[in-house]
Amino acid sequence: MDRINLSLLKALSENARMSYAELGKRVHLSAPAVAERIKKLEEKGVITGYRPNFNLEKMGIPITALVECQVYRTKEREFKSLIMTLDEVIECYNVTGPQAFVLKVGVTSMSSLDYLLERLIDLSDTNTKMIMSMPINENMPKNIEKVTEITDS
Amino acid sequence: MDRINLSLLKALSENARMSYAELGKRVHLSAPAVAERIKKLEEKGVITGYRPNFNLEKMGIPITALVECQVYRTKEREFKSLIMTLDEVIECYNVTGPQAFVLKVGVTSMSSLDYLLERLIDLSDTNTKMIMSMPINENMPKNIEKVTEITDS
DNA sequence: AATGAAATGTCTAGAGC
DNA sequence: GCTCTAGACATTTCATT
Repeated sequence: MDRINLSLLKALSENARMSYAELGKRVHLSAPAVAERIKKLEEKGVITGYRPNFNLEKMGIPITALVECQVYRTKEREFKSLIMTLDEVIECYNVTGPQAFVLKVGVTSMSSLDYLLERLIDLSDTNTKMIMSMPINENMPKNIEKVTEITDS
Repeated sequence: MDRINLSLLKALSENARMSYAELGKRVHLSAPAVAERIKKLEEKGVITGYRPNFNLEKMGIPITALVECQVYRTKEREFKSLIMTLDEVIECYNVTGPQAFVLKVGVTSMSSLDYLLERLIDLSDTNTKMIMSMPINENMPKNIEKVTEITDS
């Protein structure tokens, strides 16, 4: 990782649909040079994809929540299978500690949240925190250039 | 929101750098028609941006964690200011319940996590869960077409 | 709100350094 | 690894429906 690639990653973070030509202007490189660098970052698996960010409220999903699940000892496998099938689960983290799974879920109403939790509760104890806002939403630590190995470009 | 816009959002979710021409093929519309629809989705705030997904491990951030923070009664303001300045905080959720903030943090080592937690602990009690994997990582509920209002296209 | 056509801008592959 | 070039492709604008 050199300084130019880091600049490219930061520029893409601002707008992942930016053209190679525009990216090139930012890093003082030609479009083909940028295209090649980005292709390599994709091949190395540093960049794993590109996504739009949505406003879920405006898509009819007014309620999002974090659900911590303390899965019953013998039910781990079953729990994993279940959550893979649940439409409302947007993200799932497998974490250390007794609440081994943290789900981010999106629902249309409190009653559909209630119904979702009922399906989980056969296999786990749940603890639900309603999301009120997301004051920070980045995709990498802000000090990345200080902590990652920078080679000469 | 009509069926075509929903298809566009799903196609962009798979690859937000897809060209309007390619998107047009998927929904049987011309490139200018697609460009205009997407521009309107952006203007309405349904799409709020486009981002690359990174593999943080490959960027020198091998450790990510969720940190729940129970902020001391009188320290909310100060806590909020603090976290805005912390480089390691990638996401912050403001949620209901005593642990009013959930942070997603990325660090290079356990000692830097320890140092981060020390800075938080003056203003809150923390509970840290190390992230081991992320088996689900979507950007909208999978049943969106069943729960959002679909108008005729 | 969509189309087709024209002009402009961007990408990609290849040659050369 | 970079630049440049040229042909292919994509985007944007606009007249039309």
